Amino acid sequence: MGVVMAKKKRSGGGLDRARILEVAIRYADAHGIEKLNMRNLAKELGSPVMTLYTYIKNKDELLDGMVDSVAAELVIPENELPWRDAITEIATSAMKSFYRHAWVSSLWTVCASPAKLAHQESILRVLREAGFSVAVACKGYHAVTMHTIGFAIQALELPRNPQAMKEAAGNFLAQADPAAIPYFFEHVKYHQDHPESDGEFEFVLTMILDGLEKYLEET
Amino acid sequence: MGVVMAKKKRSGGGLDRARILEVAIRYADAHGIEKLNMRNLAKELGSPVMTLYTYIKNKDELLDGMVDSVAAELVIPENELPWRDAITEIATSAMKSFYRHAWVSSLWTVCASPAKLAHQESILRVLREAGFSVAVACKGYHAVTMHTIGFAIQALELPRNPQAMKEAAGNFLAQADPAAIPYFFEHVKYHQDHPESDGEFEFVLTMILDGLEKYLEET
DNA sequence: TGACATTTCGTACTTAGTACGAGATATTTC
DNA sequence: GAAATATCTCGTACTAAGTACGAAATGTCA
Repeated sequence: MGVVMAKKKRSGGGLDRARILEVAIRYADAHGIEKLNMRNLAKELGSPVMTLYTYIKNKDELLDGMVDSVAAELVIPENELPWRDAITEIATSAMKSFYRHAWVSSLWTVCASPAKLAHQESILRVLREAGFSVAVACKGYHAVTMHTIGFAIQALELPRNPQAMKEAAGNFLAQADPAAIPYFFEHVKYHQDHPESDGEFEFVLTMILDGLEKYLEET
Repeated sequence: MGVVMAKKKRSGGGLDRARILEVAIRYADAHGIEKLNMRNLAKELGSPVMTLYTYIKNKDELLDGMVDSVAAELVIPENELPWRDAITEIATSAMKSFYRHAWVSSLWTVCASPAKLAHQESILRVLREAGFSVAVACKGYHAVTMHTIGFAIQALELPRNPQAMKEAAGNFLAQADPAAIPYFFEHVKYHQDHPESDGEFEFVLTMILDGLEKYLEET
């Protein structure tokens, strides 16, 4: 009881929980999470709406499942890796998944997910096995996760390719008043000229790692 | 035309945009943003639903307005303050507002708001006037804002007082398997014993400020 | 094979946003 | 100050989306 094997019930149609999640994720990737509703999802699956409820209790559980599927993709590095590399790998992999599935970041903290737990465990494991105290590992853990989802949430509102970034920046600049917001204006202009995201994620991550490292030496 | 003075139309009932926003914010603070809907808000204001639409175009604009009101509260420090203090003041004030109005963090990046723009401008101004290059100010700006909203988003899911934190941690520990997630288990136990948030926000902020400072010396 | 369980899915209810338009009230113009 | 014009008020009703319910179909097991 409790945890059950995933299995198809009818062999014909090919509706099962895994397929529903897969299609839901593809749909959310393509059209945005706000367009994902039970009716659209059912249409996508070629099934009547209420049939979905055989496999998922309700929409919240669907979202939990989607987040869990994405969380399951996240890299959990080997034990032997140096802690800085390991944390970088974990955080970067999470950031990339959040980027690929733009809708995840808004659900991440809110959804329950075993795979998410495993991901969180891996960060703490790396830090603790690197020799950090429980207290510092705690802070480091929060620093890394905060940064990762903060980055992802911010990326949500930004154009997702250099071309679109240039255009969006141009539109903003055309309508903004440089006298009122000189520095923000300059900032947007900078983004217009450097439309590829310029290692901002790694930049801050390095700060965090450097900051943490001090607590190792200190002992 | 364009921008219009805010003014009451009817002198009697006291319905106007400002009052609607004020009540909406109080309501969202008290009951959560997901309980805030046009019918509830109208009831709270003692007015029929559709009357609200005289003052706000639609619900999205209501949310924009709410975010803008909160953004208007944010501290924008004096010009003379040392840059580290200034950034700390800005970021801490934002974090506190996000905490007080828990619903803001989920809307922040999505909503358009002049006051938000002023807040963003203030961060860039401080950094640029401290002598950072456009490129470093850009990264520093993103670092600070990412951290602030990342922190706020994470705080969303956490219990909001030490007592509740202890309880939530206890519940988790009672049901979790320490063998499967030893480090996360230990982490939660740590939070159970240290239920007041322990300066995590400042901890990472300091890392960011330290990290930035290097780029000043380097010149 | 009959008893019990699970799956399928149409109907219909609920909640929430808001289009529409008629009447009420205010403002402007001559 | 009255007619013309604009704005405000708000009831009705439509739409979109989640899902409760229950009957019929299908499956499992003793």
